[in-house]
Amino acid sequence: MLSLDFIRKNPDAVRRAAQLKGEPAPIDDILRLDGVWRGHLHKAETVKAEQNELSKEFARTRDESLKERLRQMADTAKSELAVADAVKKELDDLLLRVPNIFHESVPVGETEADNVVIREWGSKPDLGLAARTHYDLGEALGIMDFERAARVAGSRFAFLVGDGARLERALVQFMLDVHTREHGYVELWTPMLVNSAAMTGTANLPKFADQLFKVEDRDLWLIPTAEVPVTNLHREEILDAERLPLKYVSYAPSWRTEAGAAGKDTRGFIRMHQFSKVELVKVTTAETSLDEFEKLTHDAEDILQRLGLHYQVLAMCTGDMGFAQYKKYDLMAWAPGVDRYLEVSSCSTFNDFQAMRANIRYRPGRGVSPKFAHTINGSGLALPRTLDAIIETYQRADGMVTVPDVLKPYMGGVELIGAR
RNA sequence: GGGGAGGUGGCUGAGUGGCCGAAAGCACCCGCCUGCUAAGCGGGUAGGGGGUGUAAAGCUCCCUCGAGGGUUCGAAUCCCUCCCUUCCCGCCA
Repeated sequence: MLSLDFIRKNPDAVRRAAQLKGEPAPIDDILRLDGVWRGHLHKAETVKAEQNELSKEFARTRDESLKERLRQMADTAKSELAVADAVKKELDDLLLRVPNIFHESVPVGETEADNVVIREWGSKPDLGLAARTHYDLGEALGIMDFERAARVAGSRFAFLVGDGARLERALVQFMLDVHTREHGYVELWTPMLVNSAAMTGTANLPKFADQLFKVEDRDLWLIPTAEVPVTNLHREEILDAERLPLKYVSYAPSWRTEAGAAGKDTRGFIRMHQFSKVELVKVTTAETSLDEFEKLTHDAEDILQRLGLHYQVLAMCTGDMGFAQYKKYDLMAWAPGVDRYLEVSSCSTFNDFQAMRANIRYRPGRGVSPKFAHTINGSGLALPRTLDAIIETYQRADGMVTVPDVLKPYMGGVELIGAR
């Protein structure tokens, strides 16, 4: 969230940012309630201060004639505070609905058409054949099963079978190994159900409840990404500045309702209610966050390069970057079968927006007040679409799929999927 | 699921109605002292919010001893509910 203080001092900047993001922002209501809140709070505190003074006198003198006034003061302070608290609660609810501002380098635009390709690696491969889709190949090879998954769980679910399941597991292992051994991330295994406070910390709540699966009769939600438990790992903490940046990597299944995505990507292993993802998260300082964000993006790109997949890096424009993000890049891997780029990673930096919600702070130095940390995250990578890009890129004329070299050590001797 | 114990500052831990936002110790910071190190001596060190201040500093007030409510002029301390930790029993992958 943005601090009340920041909104007081920069209402127009916040309004402008919200408008360019295409998000509503109740700034006028916030400023009005802020005045009301402070009025009642001031009154309550003034009376309370008088009451505290007089109460001390009572303790000394035991003068019973003071009691009636003390009682009245207590009543007044209590009722004023109750009003102030109620207004503050309303105010806090509104604050949670104000979108983040964005960095000056973010391109201004309205839709995904306004996103900017900032770099590209490799080029579209010449397969020398009519490229087939991953779902066509996957079903023919018996490594993907959508029909039975639909019977078991419904649409947007899949079974991976045999070498398909193995390939997915190999990818997870490979990514975790690279990030932990070479990029310096600490691996985490996390809760995959989290409470509302955690969801609010990462800004999945209150705005995006309809995109989450909720456990009945409990304050628990299925995580839409490991970002949620990992970012919240240090909630309510004051971290040592010397320990920053903290770098975490976590593999977790991720669940999303995909509300509002009706009709989009209904074919294939692309937009699923449940999918695997290896997530990178950093917690750092204001001074280093932009730099760490760039590095994290490169860490994710490194996976694509090692897999030999052609990709583009998109700088998301204001209208397409989302409510909480301060700056965002999407990694788009080329999938020749479906003949388009698939989003395999989304890397974002949040400024102190999430840290303020989750109350993650650090102490810049001895005797210095704590400051809110900056949080960063990115997929490194999301599995299904990476798997798709691999299958479609490494397909052969005979319908079999070559295992990329870097995955071979993880495939138990399988170098060609489909060879029996 | 049943029963016991417990949640206090960066950490350990005292405090059972006002003298307590909180003893003592540890850790850390500043200074003194010792030829170095260790020891010793003195001082300092929780968070949030309101007001004032251009801002920082400062000054001032309010709140916070797991969370929320209650009793009281006054609550870390008494009462209720919830959450969490831990131990014993039961069940169990």
